[in-house]
Amino acid sequence: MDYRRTLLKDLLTSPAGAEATAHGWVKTRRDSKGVSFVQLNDGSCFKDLQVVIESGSIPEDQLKHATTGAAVSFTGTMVDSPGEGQSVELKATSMTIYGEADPVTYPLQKKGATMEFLREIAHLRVRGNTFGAVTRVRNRAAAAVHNFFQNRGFYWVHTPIITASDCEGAGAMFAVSTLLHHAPDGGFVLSSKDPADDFFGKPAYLTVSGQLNVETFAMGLTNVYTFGPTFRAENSNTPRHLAEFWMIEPEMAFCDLDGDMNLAEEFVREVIQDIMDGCAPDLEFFNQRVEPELLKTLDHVVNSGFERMTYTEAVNLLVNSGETWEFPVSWGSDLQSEHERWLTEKKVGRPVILTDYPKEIKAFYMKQNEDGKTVRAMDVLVPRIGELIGGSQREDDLKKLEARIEELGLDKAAYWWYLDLRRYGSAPHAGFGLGFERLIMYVTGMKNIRDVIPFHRASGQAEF
RNA sequence: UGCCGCAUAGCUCAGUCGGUAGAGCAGCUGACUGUUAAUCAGCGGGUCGUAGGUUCGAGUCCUACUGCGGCAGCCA
Repeated sequence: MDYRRTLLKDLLTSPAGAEATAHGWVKTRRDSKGVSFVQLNDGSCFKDLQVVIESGSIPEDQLKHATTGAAVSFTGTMVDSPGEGQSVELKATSMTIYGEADPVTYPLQKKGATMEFLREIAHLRVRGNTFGAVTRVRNRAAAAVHNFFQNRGFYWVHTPIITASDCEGAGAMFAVSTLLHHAPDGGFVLSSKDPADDFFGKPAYLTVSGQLNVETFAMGLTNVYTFGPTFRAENSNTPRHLAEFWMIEPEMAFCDLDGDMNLAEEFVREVIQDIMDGCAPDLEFFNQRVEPELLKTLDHVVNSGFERMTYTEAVNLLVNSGETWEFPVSWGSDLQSEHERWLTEKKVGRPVILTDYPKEIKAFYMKQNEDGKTVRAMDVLVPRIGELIGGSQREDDLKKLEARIEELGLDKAAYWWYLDLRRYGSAPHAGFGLGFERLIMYVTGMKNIRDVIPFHRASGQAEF
């Protein structure tokens, strides 16, 4: 056996008459008097290979072990299929059973299961249609992300996963420590209360964003991006938050907010187009079984420009919308989910980029506008998901950045290296952050973020 | 973390007014010369999430807990 052996996706396009051996897991078997059919899948494509076994060609006491979930291979000849649903099929003359799957206890069945149930058997759900398709789309998307940036001269920067600066300010963090030990009674023991005794000599955490680190690389390599795991210790309990997720953060020197928005728009359109080109059967499945509007929406996104408006314009639209809001809208308040969704789903009907938010509701590092009230921030809002991207032009003026840090009562000393970027060779720069799983949700139509990552990590959930 | 909802067979669910449990699918056995989530017949399968309480009697009503989901907040 060798990894180079033929995958099912290649067999499905091979000509009739070819000798072939097909390895995979049995989806289902249908028996009738003189012939049996086995649906075989190896994850290499959405479609199953139909294996035909004429009675007598394989001993019955062998074939009976080819039950749903079993790992098997069939050898025989590829033939034109007289049935509908496939152009070729494998007429088998011998089979090998690698691993049986007891049909009484094997939890997957050929009929539908809920996403909640499949989540409980995350180690087996990869064999099902939905999760196989999610995985292929996720893989294609990751490759498309790298291609997009590589084709534009961006360098992939591996920013640290452990950070000892708690100044990232993007949310609650997981502490990283060697001071914590398990006691025999099952509890925890702290071998020292002094952070100076800890591994790094000071408190350390899992990163909540690589942005501050990657900004340093932009101020020298010009166009850079991160693509890696990110952690938030928020006790969020929603279908769109994870404790561990993958984030993409481009950062560009000599670039302003307009350039940032252009990149975001190109990015979303090109990555989606790439997935549509490479995963058509998977998307067709999602469109049929998961989200009926999916293909229509993706087509629309790829072929139409994103609407752009300022926060102030958006607030005016919301105030004069005639809708009754659970949370009232007024200039200065953060937009709620209901407001964002109305804008992108009802008012505009496609992705919207909102810009120039009040400085009070955005991060300290964002470029301050002349009006003294707003900053050069942008959020990309898309139907079904809400906020997909958050970005900004960064404040490159040392004095203004220092003033903002002091105004917010932050510890200026902790930002010494970040402020150095403005002290030496400062340049206009901008970037954004995009949650990879949210992109996958958007492209697949999947409703829960826990179903677009192999093994989800959320509060109270770290099985597998 | 707050509010709301749900928890009954392997899965998806029904269970009326409180009177000791039902269906479809899956599984098993058999039938059928080509099926496509095959079809047809038969069979087996339950500590009704856990712990209390009310009641002659609780799957059903009440309380707490656990788990899951939805919405909201935090955000990506």
